[in-house]
Amino acid sequence: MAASILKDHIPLTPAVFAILLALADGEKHGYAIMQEAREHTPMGPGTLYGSLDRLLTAGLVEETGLTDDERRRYYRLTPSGRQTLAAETARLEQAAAFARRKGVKPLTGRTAGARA
Amino acid sequence: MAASILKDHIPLTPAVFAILLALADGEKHGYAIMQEAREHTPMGPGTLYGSLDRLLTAGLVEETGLTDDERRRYYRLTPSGRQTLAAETARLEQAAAFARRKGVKPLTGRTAGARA
DNA sequence: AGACAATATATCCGTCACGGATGTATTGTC
DNA sequence: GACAATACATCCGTGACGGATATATTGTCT
Repeated sequence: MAASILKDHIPLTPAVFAILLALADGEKHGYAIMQEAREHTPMGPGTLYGSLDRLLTAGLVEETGLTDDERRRYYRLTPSGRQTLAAETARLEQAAAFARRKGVKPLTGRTAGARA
Repeated sequence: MAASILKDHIPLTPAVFAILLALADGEKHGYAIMQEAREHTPMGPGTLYGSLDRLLTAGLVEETGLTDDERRRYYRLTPSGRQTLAAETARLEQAAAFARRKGVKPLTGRTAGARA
């Protein structure tokens, strides 16, 4: 009954989603994760390492054990983590689509400047 | 100038997004908001009324003052609230699109709630 | 070589959102 | 009249968040 592992974490917090997303295209070390995640959502070191601990405990992320720099600790998504990221991505798409169906219009003009 | 009012609330928590989303297609009373929001994300009464208070204080939601039932208190989005909802909807779309670009695949099989 | 910023990880702790429990009153139903 | 559902509200424990802080190493500038 390991299927419930997935839904136990959804919806993800914006911070956790940004962390998993940063790891989606390959393993990264903590500092690099934080820098990329900060492009999407505010992120202090406490949030990063605290969230990483929870993700490691939950089995969504694991350490690689390898490093190119003594200081760095590299992390990668586990299959479960990748599946959770996929599920949350789908949830976000559905939520946004639902909003559009409700008549929520795209932003116009000066407020539309979004970070990417 | 007033543009910062928007970003001060983004990213929204899943609970707050669900509440604003429930109000997107018209005014509703608290209990109805909670019922609809629960279809998207777990939601206790403490979260609902606590979040409503914050949203009222922040000026994203306002009371209508009208009711068809003595017990009910109706709420609607303010222009600022609607704009915030639009901004967060756009953020979710961009986050999901970014994930897709990173190779996050749609869910397959039993874990996929809705067909795409 | 020495000074200083940036990199990199980690912990501590105050703040605040979350959400279950609980309470009260009203409406609907049998 | 009894009981469930509706409807709103408050209380409070838990836990995520994120700034502050600490430590060590690497890179850069003069």
